[in-house]
Amino acid sequence: MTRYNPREAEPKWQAAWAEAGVDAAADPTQSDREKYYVLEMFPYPSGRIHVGHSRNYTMGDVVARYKRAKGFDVLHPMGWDAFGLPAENAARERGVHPRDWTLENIRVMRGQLQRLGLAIDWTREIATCEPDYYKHQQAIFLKLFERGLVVRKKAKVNWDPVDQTVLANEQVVDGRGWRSGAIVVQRELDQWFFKITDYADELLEGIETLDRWPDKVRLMQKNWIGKSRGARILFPFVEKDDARRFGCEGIEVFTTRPDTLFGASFLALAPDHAVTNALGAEDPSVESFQDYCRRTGVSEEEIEKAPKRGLDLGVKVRHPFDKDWELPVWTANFVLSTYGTGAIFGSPAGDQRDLDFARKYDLPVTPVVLPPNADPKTHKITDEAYTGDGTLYNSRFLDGLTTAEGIDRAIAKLEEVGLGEGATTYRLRDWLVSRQRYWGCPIPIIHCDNCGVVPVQEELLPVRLPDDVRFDKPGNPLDRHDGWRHVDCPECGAPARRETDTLDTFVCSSWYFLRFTSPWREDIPFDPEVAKAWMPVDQYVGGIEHAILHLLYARFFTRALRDAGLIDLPSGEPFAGLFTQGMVTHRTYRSDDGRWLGPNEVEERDGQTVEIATNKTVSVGQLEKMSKSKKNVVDLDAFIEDFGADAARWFVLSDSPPERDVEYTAEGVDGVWRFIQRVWALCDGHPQGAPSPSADVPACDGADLELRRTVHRAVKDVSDAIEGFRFNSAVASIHELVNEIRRHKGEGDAAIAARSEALGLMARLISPFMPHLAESCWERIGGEGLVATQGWPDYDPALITADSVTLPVQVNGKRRGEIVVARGAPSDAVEATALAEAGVARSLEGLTVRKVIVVPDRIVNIVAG
RNA sequence: GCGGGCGUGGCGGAAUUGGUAGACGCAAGGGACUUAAAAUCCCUCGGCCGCAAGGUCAUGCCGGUUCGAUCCCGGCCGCCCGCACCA
Repeated sequence: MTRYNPREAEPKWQAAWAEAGVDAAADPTQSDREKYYVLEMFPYPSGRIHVGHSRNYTMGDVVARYKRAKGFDVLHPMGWDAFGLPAENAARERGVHPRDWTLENIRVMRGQLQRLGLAIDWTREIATCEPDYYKHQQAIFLKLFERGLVVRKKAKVNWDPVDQTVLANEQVVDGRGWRSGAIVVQRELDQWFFKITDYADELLEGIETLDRWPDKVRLMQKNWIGKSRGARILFPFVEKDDARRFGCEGIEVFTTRPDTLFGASFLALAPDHAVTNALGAEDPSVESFQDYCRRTGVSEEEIEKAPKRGLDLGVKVRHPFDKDWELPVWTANFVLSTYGTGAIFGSPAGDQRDLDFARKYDLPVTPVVLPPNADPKTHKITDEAYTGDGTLYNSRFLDGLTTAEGIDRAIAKLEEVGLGEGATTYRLRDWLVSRQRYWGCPIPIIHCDNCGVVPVQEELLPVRLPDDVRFDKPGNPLDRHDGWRHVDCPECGAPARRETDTLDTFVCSSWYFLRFTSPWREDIPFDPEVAKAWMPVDQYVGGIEHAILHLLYARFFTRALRDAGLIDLPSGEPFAGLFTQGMVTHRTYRSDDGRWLGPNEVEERDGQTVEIATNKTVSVGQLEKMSKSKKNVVDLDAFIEDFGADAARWFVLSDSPPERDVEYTAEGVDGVWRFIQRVWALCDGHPQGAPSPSADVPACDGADLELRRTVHRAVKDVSDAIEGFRFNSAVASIHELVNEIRRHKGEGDAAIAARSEALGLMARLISPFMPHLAESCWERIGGEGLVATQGWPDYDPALITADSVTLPVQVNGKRRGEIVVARGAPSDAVEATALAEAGVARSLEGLTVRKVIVVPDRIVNIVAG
């Protein structure tokens, strides 16, 4: 009897799989088998992989191996989301070039993933920072530019004046740059945008077709797009002069409730609305109000708590339905310039914010919507607005209409008088893709004083990132790299400048799944025929943190590429199935002086947790997602060294449902180790010369037949669990199977044959989860070839349905006994057996049976009183 | 504030169309083997009553529908997530 040694077995089987080429994907255009594309969100090469990261890849791998065994042509590739800020931070902090840092991380992480035994087709590996990837991205950019989907417009950015760089929102902490600590200012820059809003409706409608996505993610996308229907209304200026002053005829507002127009009491503009800005330039009090709003605009918490504030701008507009009705125009801190038209009309009775504002500044409140069953004479609005539906009143020609009718009627009237129209707005904004950074895909554009914005000719792609850059000064090194920046204009030949912005890394991840289908094509981003055959991704696996942006951008990209004729994908949907997995969490430890401590820096002593180095007690903190910053990570290599890849794979799938977090515990790992050894011991103890696990089992009965039933039942349960992404249930079923096999004794031929079959099926059921152990078991019990090349086992339906069933018998809903009857036995016979059962008869003493419910093959319930 | 989700033993969780609540794992306790330990194996393991057979309560709380509710409906409490002054 030997112990199972993963350190020997795992490299051996990984070499055997490589030798047999089992992980290479077939060419789907040359195959008549069904395809299955399974993909995990590709990682950012941040350094090393820990056990937490491995959960996502293991889930994808289980699916890949299962589908492969089921006879699908499986595509299961891996790559690297290799551009991004951490590489530049490393460059600044440690003087290492972003490319070297990134490539080294990739090398390390690739090795880690390979040691995990993932069934990945490594010949398709891509890294987005390589010119042979971003070259195609630049070509795609130009294609979208040609089609008018790329535009340049001004946008506000967070500017760090010390680092001279643009900051992402999460890099602004309490109004200050996260690195420099300088106060961040808002700056307007010319920026590149993708016109994702052109696809707002299609992206919204497409959500309905994504029936294999979590409802939660679909809802989040829906809210993000935020479509709302209503009307755009022009309130003309009272003073003719104002039209000239502000360069427009009046104030345009967006509303979802044009039916409440007769309740209007004021207009409110965003503090940075064009008209507010114009007034701010001449009126110091307006300017100081704008300053106030800008200041509170920095911290979210303050915005939350900020009371409604406004300022009367002294401008007057006319009501669209009554030219003698004048309304004051205010500016208010709760109006967003980025939504709708940046202006609202306040109808205080029907909107809480408007009401708060009106009460504060003593503006009129006219109720116009009468709630159902309310009396118009007594209905009053005090501190609470009525936002529901009802009947319109105090509203002239709208009186008596319902809310819905009123909206239609008001819009019709607005159109009639030429002061408005039905309109739809979206919360979704265009996708800002400019980043004032070095380590990203260069935007293939040249700025010429004569010709303006000129695209780089396609044959000159890629526009390569220069390697000779320095990070010793703040700002974007590309801006200072004159040799790279200065080029001749492709159109007129005059001296011109390259665009120094690089693309948001979300662009890279918006089409990588297409590149995987034919990564060797140098001339085009991907082969349209091959991409058509593989797409869409059948199962995408990743974190919930990408529920909105990444998935929405990718959905936009596939539509844009489809419309540009690059891919034949009528639905435009890249991911047919999506699964969002939970994290691996681990306890956190902190020393007295606030240092985070790793799990191997502390130990338990007499019920206390102490730091090994100092012998001081440490405080045991919350469960947190494994992360480097909290030091609660368990490195994958160290884990594999101790317990093997299979243990890591099995652990992260055990116990918790895949969509929920799972807690890493040393005890749990010990349990996995014991289980692996038990499985191995079962196989190792199997007699040499026993029948092959694939041989037919002779007729058997008793315990042997029971074993066969159990095993075939397990085949069904595990298959169903994998199909349903319930890996924790699959793990439980395999545990039960192993327990049953262990209980089975008997040395006769039938017993040994039944055990051969059981162990063989066990190995195959285990193989998607613990592929190395499965191969070792399979080899030991005399299986032919590799488990990796076996088909998925079928169960014998006759074996999973027993001839007799055990039925619980309830009396008045309480279980009082159980009976064994033939499967499908007639109800009256079942009833008679149930009534005769001793325990049942006892509890029926003194009662009259009123009714007997027999649910065939499930339960009997006797109603008695 | 709006939207969504979740509450089951000491713990993670099963129970997939309303039909035996607590599968499986972890922890804990007891025992076997051993000079001892480790490893391994066996047994117990929701609460209460009971020597036991068995009874009884129990899936956050209150109520409803049903022969029967962890599951469906209404109300409440708690926790988590997303968006956040969206006109």
